[in-house]
Amino acid sequence: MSLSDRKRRILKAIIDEYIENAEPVGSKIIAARGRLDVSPATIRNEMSELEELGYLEQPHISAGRVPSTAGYRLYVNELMQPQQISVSEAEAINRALGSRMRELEKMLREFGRLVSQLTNYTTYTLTTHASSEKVKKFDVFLIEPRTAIAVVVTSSGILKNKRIKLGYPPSENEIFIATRILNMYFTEKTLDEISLSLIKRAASEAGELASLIVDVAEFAGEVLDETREGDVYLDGISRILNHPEYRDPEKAQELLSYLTDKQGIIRHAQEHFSDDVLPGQIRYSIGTENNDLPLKDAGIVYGTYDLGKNLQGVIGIVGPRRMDYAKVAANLNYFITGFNKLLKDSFFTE
Amino acid sequence: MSLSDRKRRILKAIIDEYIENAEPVGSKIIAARGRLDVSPATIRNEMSELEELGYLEQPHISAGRVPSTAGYRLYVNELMQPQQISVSEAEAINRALGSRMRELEKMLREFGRLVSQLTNYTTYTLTTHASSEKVKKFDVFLIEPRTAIAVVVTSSGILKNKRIKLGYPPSENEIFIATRILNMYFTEKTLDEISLSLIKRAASEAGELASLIVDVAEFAGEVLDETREGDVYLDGISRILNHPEYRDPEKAQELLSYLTDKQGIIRHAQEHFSDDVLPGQIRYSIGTENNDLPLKDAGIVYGTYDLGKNLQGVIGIVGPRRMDYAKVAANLNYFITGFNKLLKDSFFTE
DNA sequence: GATTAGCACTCGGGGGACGAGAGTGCTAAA
DNA sequence: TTTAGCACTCTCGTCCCCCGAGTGCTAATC
Repeated sequence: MSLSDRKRRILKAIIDEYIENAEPVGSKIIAARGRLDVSPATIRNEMSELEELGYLEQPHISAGRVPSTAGYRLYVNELMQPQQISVSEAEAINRALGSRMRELEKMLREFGRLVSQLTNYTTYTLTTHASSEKVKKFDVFLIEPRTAIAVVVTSSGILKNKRIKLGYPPSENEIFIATRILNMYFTEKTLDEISLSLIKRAASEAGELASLIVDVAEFAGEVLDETREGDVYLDGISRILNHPEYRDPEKAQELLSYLTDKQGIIRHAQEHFSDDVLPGQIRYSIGTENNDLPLKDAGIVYGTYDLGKNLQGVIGIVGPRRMDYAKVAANLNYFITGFNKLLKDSFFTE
Repeated sequence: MSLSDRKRRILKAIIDEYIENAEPVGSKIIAARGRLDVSPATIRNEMSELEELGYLEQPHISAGRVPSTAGYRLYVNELMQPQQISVSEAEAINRALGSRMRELEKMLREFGRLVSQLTNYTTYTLTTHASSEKVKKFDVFLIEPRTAIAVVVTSSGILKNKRIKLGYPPSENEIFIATRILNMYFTEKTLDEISLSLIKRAASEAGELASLIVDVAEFAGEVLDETREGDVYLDGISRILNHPEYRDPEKAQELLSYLTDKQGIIRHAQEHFSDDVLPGQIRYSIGTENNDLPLKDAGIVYGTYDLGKNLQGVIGIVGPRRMDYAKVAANLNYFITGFNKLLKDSFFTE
């Protein structure tokens, strides 16, 4: 059964009001500001029905009403009016998108900070992936007689390096051969395919540099493993304490430690992802829709960006359940659209 | 003028008691638990003198006393009994030190987390530097026809890389030459010495790959600049909210945003560093001894580690002014000693 | 002279009591 | 169907009061 137009307008007015003031909303206020030309009594009746339908909640009997998770859900799906971002916000985002950063990690950090500033909420950015990530290329070179640098490039373009200590000073040619062995044995392999026996076989071809092969191959494994997990960057953590719903240190602490432990964010992303999320689309995950307890009074607005075929990332904005979804969505949408275009245009070749 | 032995014992008892219970300490408690065999009245007299001397403070007239910054200072310098870390703590630290991590960043993160867990306070780790940091070596190689990776190694052993887009697919030989040009022009130069005109001169030698030279040289500048600033990793942020002195969200928020903005930590390290800090030595910075306002009710225990001649780092533990200095110092000391040894033994060659 | 017992005094905090205010639900009238 | 009116409920802030912890001072004691 769908709601009457008047109920919808009342619900929207209540949520708008509550988002702004964080205080239970009474019938009088809606009558005065709701532009509905009905009396508070009528609104009261409607409100009581909206409560029965599960869209509103009453903290206690003599207080106003507060939106429920279902109420917010309806709000973000159908009621709220999409907001335009302001010129200055657009400029800030464009400036960030236009700057010459090219490495993914830096971009993500920078953008997380920017979005957090613009919206005044906490943000996270996360790179996730398909587990089919492989090593695309190895490179090894000497920086000191007994110290080599190994560089690993993954199929989705991630770059990691590691210093490797050597037992003796090898010649340039030996390094060249070792690099070739690495590339022969371990490129185009997933984490599961890099077995111990494969490492042993490769090492046996490398003569004196066997230990180098082992070290680098294990390092490659680590890199793939880390990539599988994904990196998480947080920004604006302290803003959590701005919201009245997190004045209670216990609650704030709970959310904070949930967010700072990257496992939680990764899990959340996975749970809300398995299905049909299109890159560039904005999504909401509100209150009890989140499975993890620390998020049950929080709201998350998130969207994805796409890094070629293997790597997908999430940018999320975390606030109280009563967050300004319209404003946040506008910012995130503008940003993600630009970001995805940027990635497509200039970051990846394929 | 130095304090009588009895005053010192009383002061120590008060601080021990306050550190444990976070409540103003009265004369009766000290008489009962202080093992001094004097009556509360005597203790009252001594306490009132200790207050006149500036070691104690009275929140209000009818409450007990609380240590002042000067009180804590005396405590850490002379009164507290150095603590031994427990066997299990030592084991945890040894295990972390023994693991095969070799890249600095990972070690720092891992150790920050460990120390935060062991002490239940917030930790930060910071790499700082002398501004004489230079590029020691460049390396460039292709991963795709039009994409090169540039690797920069600094004199203190930091390793960074960047993907560089090229206008056309160069030959191996061109890349080799470009690498040589980079190494000729820009190694052993400090940030200030890498001037625009130098970049131009180098680029003019590189023919078609001029843009590569410019990109990499600028990247080297960025790396040196970042190294000058230092990296900061935080752990256990949410633990701030455990301490009763940060129950007030305003105060917690103030400290939190101070810590999450790395500038604050960097400034603090610089201010408390200019002088004579020996690597491996534990230091304290208590309450109003900190210049920055958000730290005025906090305590910091920190120590340094040494990475060759150019790079020095700080590991710090942040808590309320009433923190368990003895315990924290024991942990940090054990860890830093081991860490410095590890760095000397195996991380750097020189 | 140092220590201590005794005592009056101070002050913060906890625990009602109370009233104001906001909001509701219901009833009856329009 | 809407609305005015009204009784009712509940929270919150305030005031008040008392209790208890702790102090400082004085006078007695070691």
